[in-house]
Amino acid sequence: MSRRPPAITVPGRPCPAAATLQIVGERWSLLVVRELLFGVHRFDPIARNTGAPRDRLTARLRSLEETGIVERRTYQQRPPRHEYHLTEAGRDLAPVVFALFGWGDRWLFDESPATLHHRAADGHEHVLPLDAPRHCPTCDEPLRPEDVVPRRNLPAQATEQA
Amino acid sequence: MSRRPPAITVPGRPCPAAATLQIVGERWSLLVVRELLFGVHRFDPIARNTGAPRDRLTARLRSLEETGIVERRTYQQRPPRHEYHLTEAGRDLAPVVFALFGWGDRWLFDESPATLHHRAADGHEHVLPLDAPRHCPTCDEPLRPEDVVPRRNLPAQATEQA
DNA sequence: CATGGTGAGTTTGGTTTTCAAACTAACGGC
DNA sequence: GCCGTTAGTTTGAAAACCAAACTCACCATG
Repeated sequence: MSRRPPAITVPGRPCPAAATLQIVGERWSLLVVRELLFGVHRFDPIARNTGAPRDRLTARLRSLEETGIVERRTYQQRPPRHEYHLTEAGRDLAPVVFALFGWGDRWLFDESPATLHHRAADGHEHVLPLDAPRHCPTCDEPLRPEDVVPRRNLPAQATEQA
Repeated sequence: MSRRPPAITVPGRPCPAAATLQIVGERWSLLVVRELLFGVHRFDPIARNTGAPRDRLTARLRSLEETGIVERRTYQQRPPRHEYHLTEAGRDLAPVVFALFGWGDRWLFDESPATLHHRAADGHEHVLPLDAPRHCPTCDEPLRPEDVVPRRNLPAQATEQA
């Protein structure tokens, strides 16, 4: 539970929501968090799945690292390569991402899409990347098709995962 | 429940969260929603309480109106003056704002602040502007001090309400 | 009736961000 | 030696942002 120093001042009403937005309110930041929540940890796939320009993605990852949302783990030296993982504070942003998810789901798609859920053995439901991988990124259980419940159908559009 | 046409395409993974961010992800937008949730409906106080530059605020209010988050109500002709109110879709953004609020509260303030709650007679709790006004902007009940529960103390900093 | 104040913007001119696309660099495999 | 992969960096141009000053229509005051 490593808390950062506040050092955050916001213009206008002093409010935790405004302070949070100073940290994750720039473009792409929350989509990066979404990808990390979905179990995508490397630069190129994050760039593809968010659509962020590569230089922006670099900048966002650095600032998220600085603010303690993201942790960079080296997975090989020479050439140095890293994976990005959420810290505890980062994982705790899940409610924000899911609130955005829920609103979009309720208000922006008429009949249509939404999300895949993994009904885990223990009864929990985990949200899956919309193009489901082979195992649940949240609980790491292998996925059997019958565990996966499409809440609704997705309008056709290609996305890449790995 | 007037739904808007989707017409939203996002780069990368097609995802309701990304779509939502295309609508409320620009700077100041969610702070404007916060103010409206808090019962502040006019241009100048919204500008003060968010800290947004006036031209940005104009732009945000227009685009939030276009996307059906905000409704502009004329409250006097000559000179034309308006109040801004949330639509149903706009009010439904409350979970997003509160999720941001909660995260900031948990991770950005060490001992400190949070929020005032109004414990209404009916048992409901309403979140109040951090510098509480004379009556609850959500339910319009007059406020008696004993109804207002500061969740924690606020670090001193002036804010204006009206 | 001039002066000052309020509310809701608009204008201005300059700074900062953002962007797509091209480029670099260090490997690994064939 | 050449190709492909990964993780960036560089470039130059477009878009967004900013604070401060300004406008315009009113109202109140003296």
